Amino acid sequence: MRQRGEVAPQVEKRILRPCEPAVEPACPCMRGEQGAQGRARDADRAREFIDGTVRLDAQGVLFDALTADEAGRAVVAGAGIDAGEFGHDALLRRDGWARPVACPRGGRGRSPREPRRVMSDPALQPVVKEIPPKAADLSAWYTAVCLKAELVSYSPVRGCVVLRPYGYGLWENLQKHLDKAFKDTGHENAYFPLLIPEGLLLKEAEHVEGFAPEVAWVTHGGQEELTERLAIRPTSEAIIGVMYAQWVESYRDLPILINQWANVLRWEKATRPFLRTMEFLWQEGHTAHAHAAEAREETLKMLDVYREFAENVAAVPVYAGIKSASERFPGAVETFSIEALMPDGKALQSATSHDLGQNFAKAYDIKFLDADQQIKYAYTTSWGMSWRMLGAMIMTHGDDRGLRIPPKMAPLEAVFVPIVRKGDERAVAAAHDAAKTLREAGFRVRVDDRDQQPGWKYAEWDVRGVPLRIEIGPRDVDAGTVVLVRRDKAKGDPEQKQSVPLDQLAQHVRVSLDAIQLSMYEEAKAFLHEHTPRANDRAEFTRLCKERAGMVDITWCGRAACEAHVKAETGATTRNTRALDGDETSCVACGEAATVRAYFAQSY
RNA sequence: CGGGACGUAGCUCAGCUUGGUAGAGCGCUUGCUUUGGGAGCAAGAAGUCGCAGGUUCGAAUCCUGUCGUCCCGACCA
Repeated sequence: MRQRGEVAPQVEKRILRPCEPAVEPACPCMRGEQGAQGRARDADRAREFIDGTVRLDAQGVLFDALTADEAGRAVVAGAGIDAGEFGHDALLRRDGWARPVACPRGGRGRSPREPRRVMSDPALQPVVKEIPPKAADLSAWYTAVCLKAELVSYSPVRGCVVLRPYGYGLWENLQKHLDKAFKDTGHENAYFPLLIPEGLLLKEAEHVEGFAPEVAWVTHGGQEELTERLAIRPTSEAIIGVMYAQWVESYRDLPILINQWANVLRWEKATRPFLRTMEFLWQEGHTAHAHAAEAREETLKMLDVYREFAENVAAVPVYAGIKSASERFPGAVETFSIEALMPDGKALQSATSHDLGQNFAKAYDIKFLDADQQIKYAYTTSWGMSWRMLGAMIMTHGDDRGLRIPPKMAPLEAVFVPIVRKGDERAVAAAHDAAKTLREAGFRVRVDDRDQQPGWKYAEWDVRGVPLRIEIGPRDVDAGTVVLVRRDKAKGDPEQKQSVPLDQLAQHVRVSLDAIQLSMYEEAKAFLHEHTPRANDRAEFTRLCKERAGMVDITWCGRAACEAHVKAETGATTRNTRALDGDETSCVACGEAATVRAYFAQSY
């Protein structure tokens, strides 16, 4: 068998160099760029006659020198080929088969492929090449920004991304803040195995059922098939529950307050950077308590830690509340969540906190002898936030120039861009000096002294969302100043640029970063509030849900059937619920008695 | 997992309908000139056309399969 592309020997020797066409085509549509109507396929052994010149290819397929490739033409046509070599001798009897082919009227011109996205509205032209405008296509914008800002790369593993150093920097800042909050509330870190024996996972029925479709299994160790399959953890309640059972004997052993920073794996069908990947990073807290009230208190405390982190660090405003029964964590008594609103009107669950009651303690046998000499099951909780929170932050704050990172999350708080002129590189040294001063004051900064145009660097750091840019050029060196440029403000905004004395740089940077953090949060909060309509009747409610108007706030009956009906009709589900705040008595969605207020939205 | 689209140089894509020597722009390398919002000139390097089969004298192009990505649904942190 010949290799691909290798030409049979008998043809090879006949290949001539490209030659000029012998004739002009009878019709433009005969040219390569035009489609002659339905020129028959090879299988049809098409034949054509053009301007008296008859050509055929090696299969005996006739073609003219103007439409097919020059070399190929030369092979067969020019040389008066002996078709016997190819077994098509019948076709070579020109007189017998050559006949004119009608030239189709307009031809069927091949139109250039449509651009992927048509953006005829000038307002929707990209500001940065390779990043589509955010408002035109949030999905495309999001993916482009994640890649262009070098947060992630796709990997050869389906559904798994590489978290690049800049993206990992975001994760480290999330870890830093959350970890401190966990420690401040009395928790310790530990690490549990990645693999969970099947039998263990099966112990909590609801839990198994909930995760079954997305569990990956290890079935072999080397060549040997395992007698018991091992699940790659989709979450760690099972393995941790078993260990807690070993550790707890007395009420004096409680509470256990442990957090784990880990990766987990869920066999997802559709994936997107941060929002949904098969393997993802998260933290999962697991606690065990002697009393139900204490477990509930813990659940709510951690929910508040998440809310506080989202709002004050990631600058993402959220609604905290109780999940409906259908959205509850498999096996939990009650699930609480914080929910953020994305620019397209879809909600993004950013963290969850579960009161597991005694369900898991019973499944994994976590029991203790209480002070009253009774053996009792413990009350457990679990709570988690994943790198999905980064996705929420990216979508909430980014703009057409790229990422905008809130200062507290930014791997780099400020970047120096020195401007050099021929024979004047003082700015570079000045920038390094100033950067050293800032670093010593605790700021995360870098000097971009790469060999690129200043404008190029501005655009680059805009895409990567560094909150503050510090320009320093010859004029500044002379004047003893620098120019601070805020990423959160638009070009031309009077607040965007500010010239400050070099010797007061640290104070000004501090003030600017704080202002940026606050301003970004306020902006996002305004968006959330503007997109939290209260619907008062069913028609309005349905319309708002369908339009993705935001977090549609209604009084709700709390019934699963009602929720399912709303979902089928509008695509929206409850995000979370809270206590009624007035005398409302009927559910806006179905008219039954209302029991709670609920936010409804389509969600990620 | 259903419906749709797409895999060609690092990136964005053209070429495919009608099989005939692998293309452009940007980026990259080197040199010079530049540098306060993605610089200019010159020279240069770079692709087993996702992968595997099949058809053919010959496949980026046609056929089958497969893997991956994106979009819309369903499901989920």
